[in-house]
Amino acid sequence: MQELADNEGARVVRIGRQPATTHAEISHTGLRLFIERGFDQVTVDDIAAASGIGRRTFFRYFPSKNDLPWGQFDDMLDGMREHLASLPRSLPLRDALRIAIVVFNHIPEGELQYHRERMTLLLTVPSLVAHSTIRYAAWRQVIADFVGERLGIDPAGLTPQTIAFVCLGVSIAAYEQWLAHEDASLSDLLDEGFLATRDLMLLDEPRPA
Amino acid sequence: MQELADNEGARVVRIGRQPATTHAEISHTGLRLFIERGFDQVTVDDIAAASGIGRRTFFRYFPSKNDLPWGQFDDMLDGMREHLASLPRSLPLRDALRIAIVVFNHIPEGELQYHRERMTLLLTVPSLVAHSTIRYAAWRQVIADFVGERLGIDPAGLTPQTIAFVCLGVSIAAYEQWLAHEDASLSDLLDEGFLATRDLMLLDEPRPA
DNA sequence: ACTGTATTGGCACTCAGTGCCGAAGGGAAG
DNA sequence: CTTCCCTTCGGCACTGAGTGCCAATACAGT
Repeated sequence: MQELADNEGARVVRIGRQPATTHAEISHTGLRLFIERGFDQVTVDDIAAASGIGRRTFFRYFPSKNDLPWGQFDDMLDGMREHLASLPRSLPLRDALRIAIVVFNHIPEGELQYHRERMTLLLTVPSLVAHSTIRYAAWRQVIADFVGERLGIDPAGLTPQTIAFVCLGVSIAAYEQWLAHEDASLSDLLDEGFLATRDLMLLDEPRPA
Repeated sequence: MQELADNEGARVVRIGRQPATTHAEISHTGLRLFIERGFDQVTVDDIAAASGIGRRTFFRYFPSKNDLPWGQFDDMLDGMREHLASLPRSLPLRDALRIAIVVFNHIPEGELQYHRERMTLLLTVPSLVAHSTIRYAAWRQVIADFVGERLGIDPAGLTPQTIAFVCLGVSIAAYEQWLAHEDASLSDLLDEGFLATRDLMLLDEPRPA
């Protein structure tokens, strides 16, 4: 459903009534309202009305109000999966992961402000923080699958799952710092997070970065 | 509120009407229903009825249906905070964290089955998985505060927050394996998780444990 | 125009969670 | 024992998310 409705170019036949809107349109309208008034002060009715659709239709595009800010996340996962697979096997696992995560989280200059507001919602609003866990699970699976493949072991085992959780933790911590400090570079924060983890495991006392 | 109602011994004066029940009682009743019928098949009305209280009263004891399975979690956090503080400063940070986490997650023999069922709910039911994030945040704060204190830096900074996320990730991954494999030891899984993280950061290819 | 197909959106329903307020208990002072 | 005060209880009504159902709408092809 999602893939079809968002697939605007290269549409083949399309019989039946045309969709009245798109995921992107609703998402954009909703995000604007969330930022203006705050997540809890906006009802699904508000979003539907502002998008010119019925409340019932909203729930055909998004399974819940919480899913709205995530937008096209699943597509990006495929990108990361491919990027990981394309990295040379000679690259140590930790570097492959680090590089893929940095690339995956690179934001084009133009979308910076928008992305910042979106991530502020996702990492600030309790309801969204909680709901995000489900999206993170899919993200972790990409990492775990890659680790499993590289080490020739079951991706559901302790090592791949643990490494996936560690990578996720480093990423979220970096994002939180990025939001807290206007001037910081997300890529640098991610690198520093990996270093802090390495130091913790290596040195008696990690450098206080 | 919670601290008072659960404080059953050493009650001093207690004027006014006696509470009709306790957190523990409702929690136990609810958990039983969840395990029998499944989380989503049990309504708050069901729990209230089974506990012999009104629906409105349920929400005075627990802020939400999701909070029921967590029970006395906050108290355990204080225990971990104290335990961390009691560890000798000569102990490397990673070992202090590892030991505290292992101790914190040690389950008395008798409660093993009950704890297993509780954790299965918490790590399986989507609604609970999501909600747990909020509890985890408090858990992470304990770790971050300790790291900040040990390194003499702001606990809100990148290093303490990252390390806290990493510790949480290792813990959850270990728990998931523990639930998946009846025979596994949670303590061993936690230790192995720390080792896997260390190997990732140290070796070119982690041992596939 | 007619037919088949896909989207839409109204309606009614369940359930979580909240504010309000009177009723139910229980301790202490008279 | 009665009165006062305090606290918990629980009914009622309300908001808002999410779902099942189904008729109405719009478009493509014959």
